[in-house]
Amino acid sequence: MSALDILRNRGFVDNVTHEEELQEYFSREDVTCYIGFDPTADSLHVGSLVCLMALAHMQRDGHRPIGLVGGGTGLIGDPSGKTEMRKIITHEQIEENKKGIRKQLERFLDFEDGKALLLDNASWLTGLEYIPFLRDIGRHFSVNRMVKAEGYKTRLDSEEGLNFIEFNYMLLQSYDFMQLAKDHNCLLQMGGSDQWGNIVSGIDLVRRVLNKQAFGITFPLITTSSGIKMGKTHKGAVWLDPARTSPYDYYQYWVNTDDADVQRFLLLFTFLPITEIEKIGRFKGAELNSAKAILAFEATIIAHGRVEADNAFKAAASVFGGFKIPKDLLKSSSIPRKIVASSDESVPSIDVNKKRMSEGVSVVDLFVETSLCNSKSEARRLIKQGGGYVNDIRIESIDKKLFEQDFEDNELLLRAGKKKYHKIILI
RNA sequence: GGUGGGGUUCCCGAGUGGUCAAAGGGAUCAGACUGUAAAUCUGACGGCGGAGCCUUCGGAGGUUCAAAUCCUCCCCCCACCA
Repeated sequence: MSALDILRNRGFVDNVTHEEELQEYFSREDVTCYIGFDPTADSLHVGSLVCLMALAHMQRDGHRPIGLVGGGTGLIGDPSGKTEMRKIITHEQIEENKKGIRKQLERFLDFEDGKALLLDNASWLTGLEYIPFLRDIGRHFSVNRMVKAEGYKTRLDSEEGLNFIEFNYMLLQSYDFMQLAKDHNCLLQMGGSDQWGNIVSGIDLVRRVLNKQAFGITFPLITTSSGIKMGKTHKGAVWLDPARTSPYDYYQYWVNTDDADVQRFLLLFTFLPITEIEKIGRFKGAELNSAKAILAFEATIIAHGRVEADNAFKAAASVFGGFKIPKDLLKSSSIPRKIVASSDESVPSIDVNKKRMSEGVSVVDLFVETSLCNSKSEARRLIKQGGGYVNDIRIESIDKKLFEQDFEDNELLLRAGKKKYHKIILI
């Protein structure tokens, strides 16, 4: 089975160029492939996970992945699939962001002994000279064809319009591909389906300039069953950086997967064998909850490591009640199958000192301090609507105050709605 | 450069002197129902100790008892023409 087959069977493939030749290429040699990542933030988020996993699968199958950070193109912004122009970021920011992204790529790929590479297109882009670039590269691009590219068409038709800097993006990305093909014999570019036009045009350039056949694979845009783009929650994007999205929240994000998405997500976002995952197709209703826990557990291991995954699992069990994971369900998963002694280390917490509590503190304030609510109004609203709880007892009045005696073992559990918890520890 | 159209609360988008914290939709949050699911229904949705007050409608000034709404200047975006 080729790497392409693996990706396809797991649901990664939206479109492929020159399929037969690509299959042949895979069978002939170890392939070098790349995916570009925009350094728009110092962390990637769940939206990039498909790309990360795809690169990881490539490496596992013996190929060499390249993560390309768009330190140069980041200065411009890719219009594909965007409805409006992206704000341009500065050099310094990009440098910062690159560091963060590098750290995360290292969780998914093994960079030892050149088994994977991390490059920055700034190294060949920022020194480019305009005239030679136009002469050697620009001549290969037909504006007529570019204008027809889906990525540009929407912007061309929109009120926002498209400016020249963005229009050039395709040339630069194609140039990247060409550079990688030349210097690293990288002849396969992958990316989200919105990258199709850029990838195809890169293949074109490689052929024209280097006289080599290059290939492209695009991934589908992953949405949840309810049609929403992946990775959004009440707090915004779900990040891979534990400082932005705690491993506990990350775990919770996956546990809350739609029933209809569980199987698909297991294939995409874990390394569990396909044959095991297929079995859960029969599962219905609450039976799926164990599968969701495994999905969450595995995804958390990949992004944050075993220890964090264990903690998140235990924390979830302690707040929501643990249940036994059937031992033959997805048996390659290392999720704990016995009922674990509950520990809630990963439930977020704040400290409050005794003296203060002895005088009584308003719950409204505590909701704000724990960041469970953004403002006092919000906290009052929550309580009025019956969504505020102390130690799982509903708060009846917005004037409620808490005292030392409300704590058990110096701990108190504050809850907003059904799923958001925060501990308060007495010190 | 010329002409025309725009910049409204997280997003889209109404609103053209007071009844506007600002219609409607989306997103979000809570409640009911549940399985830490989806769908549905109900409610909330600028901030502040409810009734009151404070800060918002690109920016700065001005007119007025009163301005998101009128005037002046400025900034930004878009379309067409050059």
